[in-house]
Amino acid sequence: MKRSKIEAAETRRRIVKTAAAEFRRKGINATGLNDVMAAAGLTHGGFYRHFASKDQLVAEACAAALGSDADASEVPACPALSKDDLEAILAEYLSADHRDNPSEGCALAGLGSELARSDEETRAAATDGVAKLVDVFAHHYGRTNPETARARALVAVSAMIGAITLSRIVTDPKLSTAILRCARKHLAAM
Amino acid sequence: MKRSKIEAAETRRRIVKTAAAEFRRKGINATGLNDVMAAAGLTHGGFYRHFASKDQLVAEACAAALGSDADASEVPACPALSKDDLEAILAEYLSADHRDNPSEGCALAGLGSELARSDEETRAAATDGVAKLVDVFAHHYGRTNPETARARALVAVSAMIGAITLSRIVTDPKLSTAILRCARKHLAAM
DNA sequence: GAGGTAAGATGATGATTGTCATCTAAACTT
DNA sequence: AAGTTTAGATGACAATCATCATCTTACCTC
Repeated sequence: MKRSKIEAAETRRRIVKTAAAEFRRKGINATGLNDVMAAAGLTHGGFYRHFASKDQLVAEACAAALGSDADASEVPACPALSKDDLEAILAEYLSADHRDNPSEGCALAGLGSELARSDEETRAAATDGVAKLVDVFAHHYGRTNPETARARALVAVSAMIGAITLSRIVTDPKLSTAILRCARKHLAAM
Repeated sequence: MKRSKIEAAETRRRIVKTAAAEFRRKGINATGLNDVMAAAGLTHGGFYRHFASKDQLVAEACAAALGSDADASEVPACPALSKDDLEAILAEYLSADHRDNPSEGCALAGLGSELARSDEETRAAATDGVAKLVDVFAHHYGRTNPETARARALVAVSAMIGAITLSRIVTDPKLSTAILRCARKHLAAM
């Protein structure tokens, strides 16, 4: 049953958004197109009416999840990008809540090692997300000269992504929270 | 054709070692048992003579890759564990060489987001690897009291894993090396 | 309003997956 | 030395995968 152009565009957006969440929740490779379409309330058949391949969906979903797409109505992927206080950003990013809800969290942390093996287009979208995050932190660390501010921002982003990833891997709950707490304190005082 | 017990044990070890490299190179989910066995010079049939499931192989391969198994003859997974100088460890871990050769590198960086979704046994093996790494750095940062040394070690390990992961994702070569260089400098001066 | 077009459902494709059954020949056991 | 055990090869299994063909029914164009 054909839908109107407006509905079709809405459907397409919904598929991307759903894919972005599913990929972060179960991983890119472990998530089939079936899963994505079903989670979007559709059957698998219509997929290729919207996308040329799974890789294209992956790239668009990553762009959407990292907020590097043109559409501003998407969920801000790396949370707290809009907040203005450094400690508030750190507290939200390095929280147990973010750790325990990957599907709504930062795609760089949720898909890190899988993104490293993705195609050029997907990694380019991820690079945009990294640059955006680094800019936010460079601005916050910019009390001294811009060079050291940028250097600190790179370290901060690395530590944040590593800390969330590690906190999700580790089986010891105390170690998991310690990783987040130590990163939070260190990066706030940096 | 049956092999001797010694040969069979050697075969088993070779499968684990090969799997550890293949998983780090292509990802856990994207690597089939076929691939592992073929890379080990075997056919797929004999696999279940050695392991109960793929999950078991994953857990053992991660343990082997992180050096948390009993067998000391394995490759030290997080490189430079034996070296004694902090800057040397950082230089090796945060090198372009490590970035470009995931199959021989740190499994926490190479499989990070996939490990976060693995079963309890695999994550327990990974936790051992994390603890080992943290201990090394806590020792190196232990100029002050042991509490802050441990806190710094947690931050250092987080930043290292995040930095290598990011440097593999990013498509801009200059940004990639900048991430590694900044992490190296910052952690050496911490 | 008639005809073309296309969104999405249904169903099939071949490839790949993890797992198991069977076979064979060589190593163990006694 | 005879008999049992088993490492590993061959082959099959159902399930899942990405992708494509076809069909229907509604929208869009004229």
